[in-house]
Amino acid sequence: MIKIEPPRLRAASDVPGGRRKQRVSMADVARLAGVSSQTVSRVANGLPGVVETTREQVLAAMSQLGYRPNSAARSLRYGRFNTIGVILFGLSSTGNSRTVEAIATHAAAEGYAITLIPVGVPTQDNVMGAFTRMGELAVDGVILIIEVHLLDATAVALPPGVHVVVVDSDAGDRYPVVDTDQADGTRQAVRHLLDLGHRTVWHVAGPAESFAAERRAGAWRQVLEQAGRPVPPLERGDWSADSGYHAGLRLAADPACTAIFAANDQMALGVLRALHESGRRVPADVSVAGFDDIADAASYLPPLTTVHQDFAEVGRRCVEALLRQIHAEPAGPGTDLVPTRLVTRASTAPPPA
Amino acid sequence: MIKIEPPRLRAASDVPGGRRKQRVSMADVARLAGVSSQTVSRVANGLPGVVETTREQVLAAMSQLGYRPNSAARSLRYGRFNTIGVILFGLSSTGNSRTVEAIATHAAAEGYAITLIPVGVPTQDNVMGAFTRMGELAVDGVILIIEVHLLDATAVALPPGVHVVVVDSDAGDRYPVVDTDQADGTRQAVRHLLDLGHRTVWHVAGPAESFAAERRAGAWRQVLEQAGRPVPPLERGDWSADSGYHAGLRLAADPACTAIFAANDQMALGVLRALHESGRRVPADVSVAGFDDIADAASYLPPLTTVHQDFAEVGRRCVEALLRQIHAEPAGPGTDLVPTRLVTRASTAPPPA
DNA sequence: GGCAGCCATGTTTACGTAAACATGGCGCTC
DNA sequence: GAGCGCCATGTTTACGTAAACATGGCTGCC
Repeated sequence: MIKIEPPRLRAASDVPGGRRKQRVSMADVARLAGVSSQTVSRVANGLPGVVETTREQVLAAMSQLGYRPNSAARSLRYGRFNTIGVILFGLSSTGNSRTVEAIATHAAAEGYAITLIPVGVPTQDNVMGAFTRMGELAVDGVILIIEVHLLDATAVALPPGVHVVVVDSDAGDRYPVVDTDQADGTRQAVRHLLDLGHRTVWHVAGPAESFAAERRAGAWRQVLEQAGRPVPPLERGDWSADSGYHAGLRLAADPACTAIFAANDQMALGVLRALHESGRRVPADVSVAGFDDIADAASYLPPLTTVHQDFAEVGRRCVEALLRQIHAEPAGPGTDLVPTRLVTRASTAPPPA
Repeated sequence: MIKIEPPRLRAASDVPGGRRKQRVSMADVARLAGVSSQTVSRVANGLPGVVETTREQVLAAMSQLGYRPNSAARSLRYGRFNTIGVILFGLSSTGNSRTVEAIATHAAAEGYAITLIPVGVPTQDNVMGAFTRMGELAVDGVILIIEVHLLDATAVALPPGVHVVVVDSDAGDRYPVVDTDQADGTRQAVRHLLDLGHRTVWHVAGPAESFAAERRAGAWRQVLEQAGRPVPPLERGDWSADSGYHAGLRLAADPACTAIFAANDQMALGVLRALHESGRRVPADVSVAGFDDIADAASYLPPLTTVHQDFAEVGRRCVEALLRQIHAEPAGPGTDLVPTRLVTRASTAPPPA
């Protein structure tokens, strides 16, 4: 049973310091400064029409009382909250956490706080529930970091009228999307391996449910086909190093396999381990490339050639796109692609003679 | 210049679908259901005193209009928000992001949303600014994931009257603290190495500003001293694999060094690389242990012996401790330690004969 | 049968802010 | 010098919710 607070006492006639400090409102400041609360409001919001001496009195009263504006009241008044909601599947992946960090940083710089709702199991119901909660919280907009095609199972779309930006998804035809240029990054990596002289490139893909994984796999296939190379059977992992390890063990057993493109760095780490344990040297016998360029990749054995992804920029553009929607014209759907760049390290080399 | 919205039109007499949907309030629902808004409130909050037929009418009206409670108004009324603020230095470290994820998950389960404010540079000013912002947002409590001793430079403490829980800090004498049992985890790792027969253990510490790093280094030193072993000079990194690599290069040059305890897994990764490049085998020549047990550690070359840290549990306890404060008696200071456990893998072995 | 009491429901009010409107005094203009 | 207008400031109101209080009809008891 939750204890109900006793009725609030009017002023701070309470035992000071003993009980909870009474919240200071504009009216309290106004009383102390001898002005109306409206004048306090004007001072608080930097509006004109307050003479300098009055303003100083008000400011003095504010700091004396420790006044803080109450955003609940302000939000009720304005109908908005200066808050951006972020709905995401999980923070465990490096990419997500760095994107969220960038979102939070840029949002803060624009005066917005961010509210996070993680969705453990990304079902339609759970995502809609998160949206409902966001609606209750009166966020000004929502950034969705979830594979939106998970939502396609039913006819229900995202709530209309809510400003939304989607990350890492193919929903570009329905919502504004910000995403890393998965296809171009993949092309750079695969072409790099072909240019080194490899006949073809094997691929350890991410899970089929992931659009990023599918786009990387699709681009990999396309590059090979356009170059007239054979397309080896796909290996699939779940983004984890361990899944990369098992895929790597299978690939290591195939002597024809001299170049592997893993869909992320962690799976590449597992591939490196599998190759090592199978006695195949990297890059002398087999070349390995990854995707993401996480900080650790430069310290793998050997340091990993990988596609650098600019998570911070993705986050920044999300916030910008959302604020543009909030402040002005409703942005239409479309995809904003953040470029990638190949970072060449020691894990790739020409194939063995 | 921000465009000011034209005055709101009363009902949805607006072009439907064209303009922004008018927010549905209790009054709208009440009107449709033919009851008072107070009755709607009672239904919305599951309070007794509403007859079944009336309740059904209200529920029907709610779903017909798509009513959502407005948390701004509710917060204004209640004086609280059902929101927990999290102030943190960065999400980039594995530990932080997983802790935040656990916090968000458990908070959500308790009906709380979380609001995130990252503090890029953890100065006193910035942290106080974040607290001010949290105050404005009327969060019910704050979880601080920042080395609190950074705040000790000045006399200013955290704002009084705000419920707060601190993670990963030595502020246990002033605030409730939840933390991994750094000392015990370190003891397990160092003793494991000594038990294997190593004469002593070298240490690659984290940055001196970090209390976690200091506590791990302190425990390392203590175990060695209690065992009567020599205490080798400390190597310091900044948590990154790259810094571990450079420390590792220095240690690899010392033939006496047969066992290394790195303060986190990523620095251990760098150490592994340095040893490899220096031609020293792991674990045949040198044993390496880490701290954190991040997912990748099992795929390092060789798989890393490390101290498992339960970030999810830390997050859970933070939320619990904070909610306890919010709902009931103000919890005093004190430290809640989450146990750790050593995970033995292939990177540790007896010293060379 | 009359009245007390209870239950379902309605009415009033307060939460803190800020827009819209009101007021009053002073200076400037003709 | 009288009136107009502007500027600083005050007053009213609305935002959506829910506690507190009010009402009115019905039941049950003596």
